[in-house]
Amino acid sequence: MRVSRDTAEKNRKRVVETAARLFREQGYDGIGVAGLMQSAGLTHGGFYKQFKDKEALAVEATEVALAETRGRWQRKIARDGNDLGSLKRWYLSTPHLSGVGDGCAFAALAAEAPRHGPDLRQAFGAAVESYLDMITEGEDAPDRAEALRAISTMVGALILARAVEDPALAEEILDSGAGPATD
Amino acid sequence: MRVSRDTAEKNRKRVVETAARLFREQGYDGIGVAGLMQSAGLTHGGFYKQFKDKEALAVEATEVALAETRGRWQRKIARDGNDLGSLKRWYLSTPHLSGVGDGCAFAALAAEAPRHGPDLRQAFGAAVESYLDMITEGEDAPDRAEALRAISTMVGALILARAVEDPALAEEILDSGAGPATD
DNA sequence: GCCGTTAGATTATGATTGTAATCCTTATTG
DNA sequence: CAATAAGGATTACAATCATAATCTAACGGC
Repeated sequence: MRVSRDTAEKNRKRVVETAARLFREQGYDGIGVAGLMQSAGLTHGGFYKQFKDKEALAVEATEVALAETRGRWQRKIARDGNDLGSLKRWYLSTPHLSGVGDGCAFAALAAEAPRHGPDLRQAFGAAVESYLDMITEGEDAPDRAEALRAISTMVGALILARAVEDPALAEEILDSGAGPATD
Repeated sequence: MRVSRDTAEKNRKRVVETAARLFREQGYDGIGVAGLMQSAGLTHGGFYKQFKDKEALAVEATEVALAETRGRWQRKIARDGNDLGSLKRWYLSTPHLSGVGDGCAFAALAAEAPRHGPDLRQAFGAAVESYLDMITEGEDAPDRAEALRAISTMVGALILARAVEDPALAEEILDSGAGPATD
């Protein structure tokens, strides 16, 4: 049945946010349109009224996930300044190991990006630039290369720590990534 | 029809090696049993004579991919010694950007590991330990934490560089990861 | 040279996939 | 208030999924 304009918009937004979580948890290929819609409390029928296809939802959901993650970084930096060591220790904490669904979008999704269209990859590119701007602004901020390297280390360490079975090894990977205070 | 014992074994090995490539290129969920077998020049019927299920093949194929990658590292280190800076510059080179199919197995597959069983994750854990042993052995070798951080940076940078659309940004990510000589 | 074993082909299964047409109902617009 | 537009449900489609039973032909041991 039909639904008021802003209920419809709310539904749409709920689908995107659900997808932002479920794609991170299960991968772009790990959940289908039907499952996505059901998790958002809808049937899959109306999907193509709202999105061109699954890939279009993937792009939107990824943008939302990346923005969500960025917001957390922003608040962390506003609190403690843009010291890379502090940022890494915060990012590479044990709670971030689980909670893939609302964790870093880069760590959860970037590895699948090469298999997708330009729009999705553009979203990742824009996010990288945006994170960089956030980290490198202000006085005595790290330069771009330092900041980029820190992001790479964080994302890589989190991915590896999540990939291994032994919790002690996972912890060791996280700790090593937080690494010596400088750089 | 039936086939000689060592032809059968060769076929099996070919399936695993094909899977090692195709899983890296398309993800564990991106290619099915039928497609895998067809790419190996067989029909999908015999699959379950050789493997318990798709997950079992995923484990074997991942081990092969990780061993392949390890072999390349081994040869690189035998050639140039275990200097982390040199290793990073070698790993974070432009040709590695494409060629996901025979590139680093960590970068291609580790992000999907959390969604899989303990056997697969154990394979990743064992590989991490094995790579670490390789890097940290010998005199004036880096310690475990340094080596781990270098691996994280390499894997993270390659994943991010592959995820973005703009080639200049991708190149910048690679360069930043190779980073200042030390660490 | 026969025969049990088995690798791989053929075919089948039921579930799930992405996409879409149809229909019902209701909100919005004139 | 009536006509139109549209959100969402229902149903359908062909394709693909993982898994498996059945068949057949050739290999390995006797």
